[in-house]
Amino acid sequence: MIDLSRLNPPQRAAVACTEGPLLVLAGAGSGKTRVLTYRVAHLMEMGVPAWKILAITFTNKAAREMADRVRQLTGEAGDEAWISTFHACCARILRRDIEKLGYKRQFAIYDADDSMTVIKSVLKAMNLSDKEYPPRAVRAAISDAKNRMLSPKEWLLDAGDDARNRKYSEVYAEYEKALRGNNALDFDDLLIRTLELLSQNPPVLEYYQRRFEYILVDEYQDTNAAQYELVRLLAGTKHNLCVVGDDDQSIYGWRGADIRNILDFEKDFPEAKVVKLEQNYRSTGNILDAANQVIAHNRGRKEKALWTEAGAGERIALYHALDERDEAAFVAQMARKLMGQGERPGEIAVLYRTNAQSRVLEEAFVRGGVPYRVYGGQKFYERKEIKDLICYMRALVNPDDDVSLRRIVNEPRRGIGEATIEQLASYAAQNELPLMSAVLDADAAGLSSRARKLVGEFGELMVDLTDAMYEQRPGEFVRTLIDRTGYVRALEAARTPENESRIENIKELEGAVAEFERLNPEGGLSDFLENVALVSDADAVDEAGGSVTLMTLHSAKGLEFDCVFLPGMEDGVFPLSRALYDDDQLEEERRLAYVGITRAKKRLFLSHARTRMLYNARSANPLSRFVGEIPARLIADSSQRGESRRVPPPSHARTGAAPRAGGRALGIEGVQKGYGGKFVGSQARALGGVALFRNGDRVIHRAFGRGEVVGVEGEGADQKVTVDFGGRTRTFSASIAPIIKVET
DNA sequence: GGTCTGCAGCTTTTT
DNA sequence: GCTGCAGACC
Repeated sequence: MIDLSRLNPPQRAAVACTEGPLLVLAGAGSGKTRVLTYRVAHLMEMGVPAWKILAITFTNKAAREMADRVRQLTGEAGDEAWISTFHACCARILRRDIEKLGYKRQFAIYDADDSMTVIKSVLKAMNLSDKEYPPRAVRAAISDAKNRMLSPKEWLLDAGDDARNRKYSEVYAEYEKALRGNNALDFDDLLIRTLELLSQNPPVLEYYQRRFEYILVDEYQDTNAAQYELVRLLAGTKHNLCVVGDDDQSIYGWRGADIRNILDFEKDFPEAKVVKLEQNYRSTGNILDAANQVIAHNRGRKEKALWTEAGAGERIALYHALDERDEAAFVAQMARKLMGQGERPGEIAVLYRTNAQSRVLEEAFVRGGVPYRVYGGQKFYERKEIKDLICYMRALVNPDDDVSLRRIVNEPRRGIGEATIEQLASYAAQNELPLMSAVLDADAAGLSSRARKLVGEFGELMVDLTDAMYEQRPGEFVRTLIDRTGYVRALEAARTPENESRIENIKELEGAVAEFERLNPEGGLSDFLENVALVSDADAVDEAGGSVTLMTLHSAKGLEFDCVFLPGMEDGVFPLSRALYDDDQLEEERRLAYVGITRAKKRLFLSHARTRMLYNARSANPLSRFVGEIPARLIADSSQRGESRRVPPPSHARTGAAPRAGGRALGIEGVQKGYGGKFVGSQARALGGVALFRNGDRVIHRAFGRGEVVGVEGEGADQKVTVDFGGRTRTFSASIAPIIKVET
């Protein structure tokens, strides 16, 4: 029996109102996830089978958290509910019925990278220079068109029929053709094709409408036109649709999200009930106050009055750094200090505007010996060696996938060069065959005898691997793949540190497949590939909570932490320079600031750097206007008392490679002391650029794992450490290598 | 025909 | 500070 008394009155109303359309306007930290999970549990308690419930979230992380919390309330019965992202949900629907749209079941899902490859080849085939038609811009335009559900022709009408747009529209059309030829969908297609499937096949639509009697959509303010349409279709006529969102947290306008979807919900569903959640359970008064003041500078919002019963708490700290290194050092040292005060590392987060900001921060964390974890992008699967192996799998699962095949046909090197590939490709094009067919029919493609032999061998390899794929479980198959392609052997031939780390990554991939197999005993290779396409490593939650979180503000949405750092509070960084003169963009940046501030439960640290390396040049940016929008009374600002205490950089750090202490941090109690205090040793030294590691230190390397320092050479930024990883020793540059000291 | 090396350009945020 | 591409070299 779930206990509704643990909810406040509006929360309870939102849970209990199960029939008809419901809009829940949930301010930051107002218990939104709790409402959603209780709602699912409540529905089940009323006798609704879990499989009739569809809950859609924006990120995999949010989906997983929701699924976990539902399970806590309902037990295993809750596992039957579909709780997933829009994209994963669509992939699941398409996997079943995409043949009705003329694709084959084993369609590939292309990531942004693959899309770029396709676009580049389309531009090339059309003889358009990438100077005049930058692939990035073309891709963005196409994606934008798709998110607005516009076909190439419709897009042309909408964008204006000039010569340039006509070309864009042609590229878009060719791109679509190419994807189809490769039996592949891009991310946007997942939504578009699902819409197409449902609207063109009434029985399929009816099936899902009947099945999903109750639909919940999280982060509704971030839905785009296609997602909106999908929700409407699925909700059918019953309208048992509950959407939850906060217009102040709409931060995906650039991806086609349309804030009007939430603002107009009551117009779209006139019978809709509206519940406002305004009590904030997350943040202290000062933090909430700051957030409210900042967001109040936006226009056209739904009025909300977020309040809290919590006390004022500490004031918001503001650190004036000399440069980005100084700022990063401050963040790392402060994080360390907080940990010394008993804060769990998992309750500390550093949230930045752009991924590019993470590098300096990472370096500071490594130097300071503070365990951290960077969440961001799909880094792991984007690594060359991993992507290569994935492309082998994709080419095997989906023989129409020329894009993947081209990538691996000569990887590792087997003497099949560009010219040979082009010959094969033109043979394939003439006969309207996929490239793979040309490979298997190398004798007929008019190749030189040498090329014929090499391509023939490659074809045999692919045939053997196809057999293996059908006979073996994914875990075993990956090992076969690595062995038969000789991928690792090729890397081992040159034992460079780079290759060593690639081999380690490949081991990690093997591990990932094994883990997938364990969690999905029924899953085949294509299921694994789908997982890879839709689930980024950013979704891997750090269950142990043993490290500080570094991520972008965008990925932090929906999360909360005791202590939050917002570095880079500068006009030009946050808000981004391109948003400074555009009101709409500026408002979106402000909402992003609101999201950032409201992630913090107890303590918030803002910082800015007087100068910073930006786009390859050192620039000086003014303090972010968003900081100015926070009332001074809420800020513990250094510049108002005392003077800065400049510590001259140590002579051996004259290259500037080591971070310098000396930014001003007055008003933040104990920051300078923090350089001493409990962590005097390693911290003061880290800042001075003196020895960081000593013999006997236990360390963790991001790729090599646990080890022990067995040799140290040099000092400061130039320090070289030799580490023994259970028998294998490696030497690293201490300032660059991703090594963390485990015990101090 | 294939591979290696040096130089330019680029960076918003994500499924 | 990394990737893609062009040109030189094998």
